[in-house]
Amino acid sequence: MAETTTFREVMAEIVARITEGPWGPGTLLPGEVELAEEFGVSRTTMNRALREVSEQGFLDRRRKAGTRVRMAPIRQARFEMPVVRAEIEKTGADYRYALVSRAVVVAPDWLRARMGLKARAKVVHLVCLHFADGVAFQLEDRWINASALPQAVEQDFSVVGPNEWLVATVPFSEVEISFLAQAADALMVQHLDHALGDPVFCVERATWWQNAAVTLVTLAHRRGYRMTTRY
Amino acid sequence: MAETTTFREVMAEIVARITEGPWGPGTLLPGEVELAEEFGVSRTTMNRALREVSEQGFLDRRRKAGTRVRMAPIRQARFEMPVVRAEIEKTGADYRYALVSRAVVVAPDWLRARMGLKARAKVVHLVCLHFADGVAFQLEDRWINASALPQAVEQDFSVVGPNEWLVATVPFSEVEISFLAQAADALMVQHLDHALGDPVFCVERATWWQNAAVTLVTLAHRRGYRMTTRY
DNA sequence: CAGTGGTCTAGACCACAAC
DNA sequence: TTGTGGTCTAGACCACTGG
Repeated sequence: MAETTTFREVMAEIVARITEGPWGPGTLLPGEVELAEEFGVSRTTMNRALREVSEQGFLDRRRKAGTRVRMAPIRQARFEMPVVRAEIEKTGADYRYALVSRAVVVAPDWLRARMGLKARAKVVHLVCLHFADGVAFQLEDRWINASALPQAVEQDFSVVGPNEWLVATVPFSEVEISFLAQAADALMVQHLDHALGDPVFCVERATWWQNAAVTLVTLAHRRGYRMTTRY
Repeated sequence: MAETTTFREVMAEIVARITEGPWGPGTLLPGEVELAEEFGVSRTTMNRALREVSEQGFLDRRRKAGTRVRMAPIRQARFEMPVVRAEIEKTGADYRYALVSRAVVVAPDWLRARMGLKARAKVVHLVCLHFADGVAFQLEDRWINASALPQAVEQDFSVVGPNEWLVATVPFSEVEISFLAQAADALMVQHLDHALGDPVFCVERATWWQNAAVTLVTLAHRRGYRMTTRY
């Protein structure tokens, strides 16, 4: 190949052989040692190349069984979930935040079930708006578990949004994200550019930390919003 | 740590130090050499551990600048986009496929613009249904560029769905995926369990191969469908 | 049981970017 | 200029798993 063959070049060649060359779906590849020899690289390098191609979903690797080209590549979409502020400012638009309402209440039943809270658990309920160039971009409907995060009760979220406050307060957590289509309800109609019943693209995110539910949020987007990615 | 310290153990410890321990957001970590020494592993192993933690979005690594804990972890959602058949069968349900309509036509203007086709380009237009346990699960509305894929014109898609045919025919490609909410149109009302105007969760996928548009597909899902992932 | 991938090591050179 | 991560090598042992 070249004077110094890097694992990236090896990867490119492997992908080429899969997509254009002789290694059609289902092909059993030669072993790492043999391939390393053919490419003139060390087995370490060949291993890394194969591993990364495998992570891209093209290959299925198993000990003893060998490396096989997947019948259908595992197509995986990767979405970065930026803080809204970053998402908006990246487009060059001005970002503005507003708190619509804030209340400390006893968790309703559906929420208790959804978050796994104890009976009569207290939660902070927040509704916020995120604007791009003065136009409402996203409506945030958030519940925070006051037992897990007592500081949230005393936080006044009028200046700093709960999202930014949370990422700075809770170090990390397990997250479940869902994308769904919802019919616009009264709150969405009031704050976003929707008519009642319009299809709204929503992201729902539930967060745990050390097995305790921290927060559940629904992000409703303005008309025509799409979440897009390439690969 | 243990007798043999693996890079996974090192990773776990690094993540722990970030999330619970002394390495708060913004911290500059010691260099690889120093860390390797502290953990009693080779630099190669430490490098891999740091690289993978970095890929998870916790760390920002730059030559000369060093390794720094991100202020806010890059939260990224990864969705596997299985073939519908696999998605349905994984739930234990029976899968059934049906072709609703098939036509070879001149591409309408909006499609030419969207896919970048020449004037009067021919396309194959397919509408298909995917059933789970006899209930319509997904409505597939697909356009295939006949110039890029002449074989598609003669394919009769009554038994094998276009998705499965395509993954077996076109090796790989660049893909753009969008998630969006759409109002149910007549076709969706007819085939899915929707009323006119209902919010429908749709996935739109455009595919290119060697800079030529191959196919554009919209997948409309049944009521209440969510696309979910954890991390 | 034996073959294949998974991983670790020690040492080396290099490329990039901050100072 | 120089420190830091990026990568390659050669060799070795190990773990899983298919036959």
